[in-house]
Amino acid sequence: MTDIRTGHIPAADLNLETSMGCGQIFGWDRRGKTYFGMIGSTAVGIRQEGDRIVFVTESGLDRSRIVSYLGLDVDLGQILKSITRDSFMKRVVGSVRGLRLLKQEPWPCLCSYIISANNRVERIDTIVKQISRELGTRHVVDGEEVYCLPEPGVLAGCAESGLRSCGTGFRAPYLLGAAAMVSDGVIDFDAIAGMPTGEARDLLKTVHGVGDKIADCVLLFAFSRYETFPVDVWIKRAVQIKYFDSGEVKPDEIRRFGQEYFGEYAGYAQEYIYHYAREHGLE
DNA sequence: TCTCAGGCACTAT
DNA sequence: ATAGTGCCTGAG
Repeated sequence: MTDIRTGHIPAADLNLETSMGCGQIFGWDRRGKTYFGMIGSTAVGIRQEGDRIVFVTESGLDRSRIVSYLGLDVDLGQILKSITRDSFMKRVVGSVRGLRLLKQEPWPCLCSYIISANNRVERIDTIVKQISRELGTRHVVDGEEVYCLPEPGVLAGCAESGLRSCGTGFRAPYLLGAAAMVSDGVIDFDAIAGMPTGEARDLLKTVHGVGDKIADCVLLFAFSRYETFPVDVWIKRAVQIKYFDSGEVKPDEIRRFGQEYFGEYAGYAQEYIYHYAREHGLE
């Protein structure tokens, strides 16, 4: 493992602010121009300076992990081309530049999305940070404090009351259950990484508090299963209006439509539609 | 005061 | 199978 402290990465086709702020990822803290957070067990500071990404890390993080974390290892132009299947998508894709899917760590991603159930984007972020600060570990990078979400084994040993005081509400037992399953190896992220998507999805759904939507988010945002098409209320509304003449359609049908219509990179289509719907509305 | 927010589980049909 | 309903919590 390379011991990199500082460096930079060419990133002409990345909009860090949009990618960090679009609601796909939680727990990063923006201070001035720099985002501070964890990649695995390493605290990192990242900022964009024109066409490049400048980073500072604690020791022990491979440079290639930063590249993959930022989603820079895919051909964005080709992906966007593939999902631009109609005039609406042309408008959607043209509305924002450099939005990329980040490759999150599985555990923080699972936690974040369990918390996301029936919750607002800003609150999800607040709660993730609260848990990290109260129950996690403190790191320092570039003189800045960064708190890491507790490891599954640690969280599993926490009291439900402590978790509830972080604002998790009825999701507290879900988080504890997930932590126990991960630390016991019932949920094995390395195994999931090697599974067919459908099988991985079924396994993730055995976690209490994880249904179709959250399982799909974890597969898309942590395991790069770009063919998944998570259906939340925004996507449901958008797809109903744009592709089903505003008629009521069940989430599972929306999901299957999205996957078939957009194909290999349906997840990218989902993220762009989501961003567009939230930023511009759907008229 | 009441509704709603990037769902889910539980229950009754 | 599938449609209702309640849920922690805080912001508008």
